[in-house]
Amino acid sequence: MNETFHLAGEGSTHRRIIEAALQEFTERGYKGASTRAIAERAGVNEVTLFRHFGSKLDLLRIAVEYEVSQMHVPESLEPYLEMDFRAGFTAFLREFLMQLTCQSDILMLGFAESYSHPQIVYSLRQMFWRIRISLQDFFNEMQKRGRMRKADNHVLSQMVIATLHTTPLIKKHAPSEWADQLTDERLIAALVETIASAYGISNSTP
Amino acid sequence: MNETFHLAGEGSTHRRIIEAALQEFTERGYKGASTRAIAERAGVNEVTLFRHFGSKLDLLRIAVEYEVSQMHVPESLEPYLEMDFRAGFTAFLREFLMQLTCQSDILMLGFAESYSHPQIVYSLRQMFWRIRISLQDFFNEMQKRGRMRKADNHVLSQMVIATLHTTPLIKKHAPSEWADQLTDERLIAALVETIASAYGISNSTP
DNA sequence: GTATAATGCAAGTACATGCTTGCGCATGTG
DNA sequence: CACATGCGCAAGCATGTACTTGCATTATAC
Repeated sequence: MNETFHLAGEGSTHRRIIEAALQEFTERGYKGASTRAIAERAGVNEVTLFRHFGSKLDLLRIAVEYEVSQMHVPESLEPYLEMDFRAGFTAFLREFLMQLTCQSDILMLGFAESYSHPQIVYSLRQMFWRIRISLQDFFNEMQKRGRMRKADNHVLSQMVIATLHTTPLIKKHAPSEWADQLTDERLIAALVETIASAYGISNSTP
Repeated sequence: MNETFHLAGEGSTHRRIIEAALQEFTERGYKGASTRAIAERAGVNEVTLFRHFGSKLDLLRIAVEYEVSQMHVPESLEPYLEMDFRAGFTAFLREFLMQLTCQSDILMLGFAESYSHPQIVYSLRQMFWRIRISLQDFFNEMQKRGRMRKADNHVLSQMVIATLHTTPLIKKHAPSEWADQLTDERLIAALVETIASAYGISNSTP
């Protein structure tokens, strides 16, 4: 009784459950989240949850897939490569990588449940991977075009991603006077400044 | 079955349980880890676990405290500040920050359980914080001494820590041909290279 | 030798929770 | 109208698991 619920009219319940589930799962972990709590949070009866998704595990799967589907990755790097290194990098960060700061919760869940639910992690890994590869490609291309010095692109891209992914988690536990200072723009600025200073080649022709 | 039993009175059992608990907790989360599994992993009877620690929650508390106590932070930055920027930074990374790569599992647990067990997270946060502040101080001091250009030290230190903390987690999910390339030394090298290139001031007197 | 402390073992209690069943109530559509 | 669909409600089943109790066993201390 899975696929029979796609009446255009009542996607509302379906979606509300998924979103409630994502919140509960990310807050309490898979085991910690009870179907009762999810249903209550979604404002539906517990039975409705099972009628829609069959089991708690399937709910997790579908919720994760839903979240992953929300993400978009660059189809072409060309627009960013045509710019100056600083500008291109900044645009790229803003456009794609900042998603990591929004979805850090579910990526976190993926890490936490990696042992118990390897299948779930696979989807999240894909998301993580593709965006990482894009970044690495961006560096590779910039180097080919002479706008960036040679670097350890593998680790470099990981640095950037790790920073964007971890910062929101840290902010949660930080005293608020610190957390408030850590705006997205400041993050981006620092990343761009660091990497551009280290490896950027200014194209101001001498 | 006569070798390890009469070692040091009772410390052996106590420690074995703590270590088993840390493994189970980090692998499955607090809820996911059962006292039975912990006891079995430690090679003791489940009752023994309760006789030692009273409750599962207290076991978690004590285990986390134990892990935190294992960490050491720099008392003085002086030795590192006397060196060249690259050398000092490298030494600092090796000496203190690499601990994050070993303890990423439990830090991870802290993030994952942050909602359910805020008291636990507090200990871990302390650990995270103190080492972060040290790094930031290191940057501050290096700048005072004219070996480093001005930078957003707050974000910069966070970048470094995030990278060291996230990389081992990523390695777990990476295809092995990637994971194997990501050695600790390569990580350190890339971090030093990046930050030194960006902000380091070579003291080779012109 | 005997007391004491640490552990194993078997059994059981209480409770949370995933999941099911059976019912009735709306709403809209042919 | 008749019928289907989506949902709420009440109750319950089955299972895992934190935690307890009582007793037997071993090892070390004195």
